[in-house]
Amino acid sequence: MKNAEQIFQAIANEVGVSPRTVKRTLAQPRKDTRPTYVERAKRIRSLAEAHGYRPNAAARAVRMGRFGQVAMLTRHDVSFQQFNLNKGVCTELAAHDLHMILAEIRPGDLAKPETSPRLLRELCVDGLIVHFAQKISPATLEAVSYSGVPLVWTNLDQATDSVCTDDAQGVRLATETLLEIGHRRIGLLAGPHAKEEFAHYSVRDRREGYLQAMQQAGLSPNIKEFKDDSGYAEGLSRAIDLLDSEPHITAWICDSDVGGGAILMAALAKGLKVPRDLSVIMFHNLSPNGSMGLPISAMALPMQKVGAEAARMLLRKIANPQEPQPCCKVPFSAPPVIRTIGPPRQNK
Amino acid sequence: MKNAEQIFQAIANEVGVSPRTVKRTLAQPRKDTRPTYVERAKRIRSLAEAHGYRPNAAARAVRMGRFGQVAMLTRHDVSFQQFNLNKGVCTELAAHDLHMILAEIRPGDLAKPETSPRLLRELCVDGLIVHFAQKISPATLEAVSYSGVPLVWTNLDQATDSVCTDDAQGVRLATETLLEIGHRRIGLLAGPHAKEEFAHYSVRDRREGYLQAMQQAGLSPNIKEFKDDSGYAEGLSRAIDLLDSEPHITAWICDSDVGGGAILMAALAKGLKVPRDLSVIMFHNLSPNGSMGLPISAMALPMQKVGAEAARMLLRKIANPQEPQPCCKVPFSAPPVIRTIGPPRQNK
DNA sequence: TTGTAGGCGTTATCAC
DNA sequence: GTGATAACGCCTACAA
Repeated sequence: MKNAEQIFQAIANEVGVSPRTVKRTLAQPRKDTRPTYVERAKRIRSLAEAHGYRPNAAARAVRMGRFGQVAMLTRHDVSFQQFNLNKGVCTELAAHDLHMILAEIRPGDLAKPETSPRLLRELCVDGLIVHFAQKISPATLEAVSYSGVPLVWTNLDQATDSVCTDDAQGVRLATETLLEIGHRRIGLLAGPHAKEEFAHYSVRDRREGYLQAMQQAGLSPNIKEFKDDSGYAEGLSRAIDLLDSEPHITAWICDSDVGGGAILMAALAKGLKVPRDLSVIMFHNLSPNGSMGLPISAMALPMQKVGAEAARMLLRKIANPQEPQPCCKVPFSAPPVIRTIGPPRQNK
Repeated sequence: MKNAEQIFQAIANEVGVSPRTVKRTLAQPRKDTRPTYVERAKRIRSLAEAHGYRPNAAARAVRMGRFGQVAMLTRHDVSFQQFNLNKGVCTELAAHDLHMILAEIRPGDLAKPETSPRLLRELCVDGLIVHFAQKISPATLEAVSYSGVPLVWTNLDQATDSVCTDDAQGVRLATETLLEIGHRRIGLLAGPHAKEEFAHYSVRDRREGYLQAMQQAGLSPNIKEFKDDSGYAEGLSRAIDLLDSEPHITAWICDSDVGGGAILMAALAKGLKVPRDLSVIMFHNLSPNGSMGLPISAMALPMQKVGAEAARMLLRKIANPQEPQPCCKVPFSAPPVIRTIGPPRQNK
């Protein structure tokens, strides 16, 4: 492998200019439009390619103090919703010619310098997007801030420097969609109401948004809790009990795909046709198309949009590190009618 | 922000040594164990931290000719299976203190330098993992090789420098699992048999592995094709027809989750209990637990292992760029019995 | 053990 | 527009 100086020298000899001119020609976008200059630039470029010259991004980073890359830090056990988040961040950064480093870590590893990721200990990124999908512990906060670069949180309901989904709007939209097609008795299958301090904001926001929407429509709310960690068989039997105990409900809004799946299977087991006899809509991490080819009407978490917004916010913070950015809440899109939601039965 | 030299000078003044000694102390892991040295090193380290000193990875990259990072290049429309691939690559690289850049691109964008990712045009990574999950066109090959760094392919059945799943082994394992619990009439719901040149190796390998396993057991094979792109309703009705036309089959091995889902729902619609009346096992991109809380017996694609193996292979190639690495085929694990597979009905 | 000098590939700056 | 030079932070080699 020839080094850069040798390559420049060789090209300079062939073209008949100094090595510095060769370098400058390669670095600068063509401004001069005179034919002789353009012709020479073309020749230099093709020669450089022939010699296998590639600009060294690290050298530029040293000189400029900018690395041209950003890291996204996530928990190792984070769910598939991150897939679309990655996509959003990656695409938005690529539009600005920035690279995305993806780092998955165990939160406990942040404490010790030996196990914390190198990108927190060394200067190598221009900014950081942190996706922990949980309340942040003080130790985590300190470890992550240690890097000293601009930082944006995702999936966290903070006043500043964070991007998250607008779950209150999402559940209002779901409720309104059901109201519009004629439902009046709409139930919410809520996520577990954990202790306030540990609960994820989305569980709380979805409850509140539902209550608001129902109150605004002058209807009485009906909230049932569903724990989604007790296995299929138990979940299914509890869902069947639920449908039995609340026969007047014509539509269920489900906080998770697990609860939604249980309701769907329970309906199937009870001989109810979906959506003819019962409408079901669920907040879902994956795609609006569900999985295994099953059709579902889902409030798809707009994670790709969250990622794109986080990247944009980070770019603003890099340009202006001191200024706090107001929290960005990304709205949900309306769910597809037809699949598992439809008008209520008239005779109910 | 103070620059590095100023920080070293400041620390040197406080401790009473030269700036170079400060730098060396920070760079070298402690070898000297004499109390005075250890004490001083400690002091220097804490002072460095107080001054906000961070090693600059780019400067080291320039000096050493190594960037300490590797890129993973994927199609923008690649499926969720990539999620676990990322995890494998990321974790394995982190064990060697390397970072992973994730880049999603449209294959068409590779042709033009304006739209091709910067990491192919500039020197900024030590190696490349390319996950296209398709036959590679010559243009793509050329664009990707342009970067000139060591390269490993994933999900591609090449003789060298690639890591993929061992689908023949996977389908043999699935078949043997079913044979062991008593099945004799085992069907394969195969992926569409596209033209040889465009077919993904996995479709072909799964057919062949199934044929081998059945032949070895002295049983006659039964292969049906299933197109998974025609929507739920049509897929379901075709699956019902299939079950009607092949009532003697006690277990279906499905090439995809879509076909598997259709069979499961068809069984439900026909009043068959799974796995009591019919066993169903599917090759699945996601997790072995399926989604929406539904229990399925899946041949889970070992993508995390593929990622880890690809990272390891790339490390070998970086250490030894010229030497071709033999293709690594990652085996599948045995599927969970109970969920949607079990012994056949005795009276069948 | 400690200090000095030089070079890596960039880009910015200044003289011409 | 062209050419030389300095500086970025790091590491290695060598001298003291």
